[in-house]
Amino acid sequence: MPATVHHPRLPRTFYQRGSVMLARALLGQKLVHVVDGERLAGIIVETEAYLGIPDKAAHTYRGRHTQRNHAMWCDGGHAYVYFTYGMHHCMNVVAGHEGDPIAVLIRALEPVEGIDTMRLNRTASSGAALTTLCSGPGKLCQAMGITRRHTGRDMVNDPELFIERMRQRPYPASRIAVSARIGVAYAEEWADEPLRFYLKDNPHVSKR
DNA sequence: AGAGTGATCATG
DNA sequence: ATGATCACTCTC
Repeated sequence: MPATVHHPRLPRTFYQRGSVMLARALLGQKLVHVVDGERLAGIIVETEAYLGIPDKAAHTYRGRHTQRNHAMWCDGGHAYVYFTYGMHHCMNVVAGHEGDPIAVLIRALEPVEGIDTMRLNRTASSGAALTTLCSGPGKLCQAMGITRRHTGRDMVNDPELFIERMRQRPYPASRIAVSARIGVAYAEEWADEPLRFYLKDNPHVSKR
């Protein structure tokens, strides 16, 4: 019985760039969470870039540095996971370098490994269909078992939470759709910036 | 379209 | 200490 061949983990340098470039480059890569020895994994199909200190939609707007958002100030490749609306977790991948609080929100996955477990993790009936199992930032965290306890993990060497390289080059721009970010209407002129990226025609993105 | 849910944050 | 807010989801 040959061991399953896994793809290589993304190195530090992959993450150490601007959040718009990282948001595009993460599309098509595989997010993995190992739970009790089982791999739960999905292909990233939707992301949003958060631009840090000048960005009115970002948790680090005006240089805010709090207990909650501390991970955003760490080096690229760390996870920033926060809890919101009293119910949901959202996961970000920190971009850039230590001291520059920018990040990419993971908004949707195409489930590929551990799908039965992911279904058990999801409470709502909407999680039954494959295309709505991970089609939103809160849904994918619930399905993958990602919570606040993962915030600050360094995905370059964490044994449980990491991202594997599935493509050497980012998708060409012709394959990526761009829109305003979701749920940031409060952010005034930043609400309409084209900072959401998703794979065209992919059925697993949010806002079906 | 509205409810649910509680950590988080800025005020005072 | 307190009150408003929230990078959401589900069901109506």
